Amino acid sequence: MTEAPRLDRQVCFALYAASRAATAVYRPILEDLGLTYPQYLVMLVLWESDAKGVKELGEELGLDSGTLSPLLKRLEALGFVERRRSGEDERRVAIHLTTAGRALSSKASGIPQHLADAAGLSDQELEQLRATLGRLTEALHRSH
Amino acid sequence: MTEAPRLDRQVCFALYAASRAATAVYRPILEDLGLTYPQYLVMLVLWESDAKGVKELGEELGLDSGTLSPLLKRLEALGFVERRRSGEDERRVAIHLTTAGRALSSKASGIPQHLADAAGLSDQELEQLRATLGRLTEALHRSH
DNA sequence: ATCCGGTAAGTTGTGCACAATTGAATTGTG
DNA sequence: CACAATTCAATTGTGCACAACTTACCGGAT
Repeated sequence: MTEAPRLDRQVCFALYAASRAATAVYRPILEDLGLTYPQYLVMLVLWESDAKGVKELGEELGLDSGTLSPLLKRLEALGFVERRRSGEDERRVAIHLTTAGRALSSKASGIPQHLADAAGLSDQELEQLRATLGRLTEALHRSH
Repeated sequence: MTEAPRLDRQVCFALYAASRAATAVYRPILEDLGLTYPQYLVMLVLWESDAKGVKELGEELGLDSGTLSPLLKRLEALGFVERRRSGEDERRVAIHLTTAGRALSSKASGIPQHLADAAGLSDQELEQLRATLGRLTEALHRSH
């Protein structure tokens, strides 16, 4: 009979733990902006390019409408976005930044540096980590 | 005024995406065992050392009783663990593996190799990734 | 013996993730 | 044109995460 795998050997657990630790560092900072971490990710996408549909947002973030629909409703209730049915294609809902939503971007500009400072890794290590994670994510998606 | 941070530059998003991609690879495999990913992590700890308290489990996994209490109830309903109030300290609830719970470990032994295969990274790269993530998690926890 | 600070587990409430389904709008095909 | 297949967003239901709170119990100090 085979050995049971050990928790401390699992890359998978290391990813899970690191991801939760990172969002825990972001949480108090984002709280000042009134955002949760997934909401912040949505705002990052919109700051780059406004008026995306729910589907396009989902493709960039790897999230589906089951996650995004209620999240976007909350962002709308907070006054950071507006959801408008498209005229040409009534199925589409375009997500537009409000003035308040656009204004938030400058307040958020210093946030990534916080993580970099808290990470205890050099810029090169962080960059290499990001690259490795990117390749890993790609490969994992391809594998099924 | 400062630039808005870009999604594709964020280590934080890379972690978040990779972690979800990894659990997505595990999901169909774990479904065969009847487990979710966090339930599998709890079983990993118990296979190493049975009869832990909720608090000890929480320390190893970085989860609190708010997450673990209902999760452990579900594992008990599945027949994989038993929760027993400790005799000496009535506050403690010791989590014991059942025969079925112990038997599951051999079925689970091949699972980590699945991720390694799907990862598209060499063993060295995976090992280095695990080490970097470990240091990162440590540093992030220390930072607050 | 009794209080009291501390501790263990559980509960409540909010917000993701994700599977599965629904309903409306659009597109492709005969 | 008709209509089946597809697409988009929303909804429903389950199971985490995590903060805040509650309840029960312990152990020490008077």
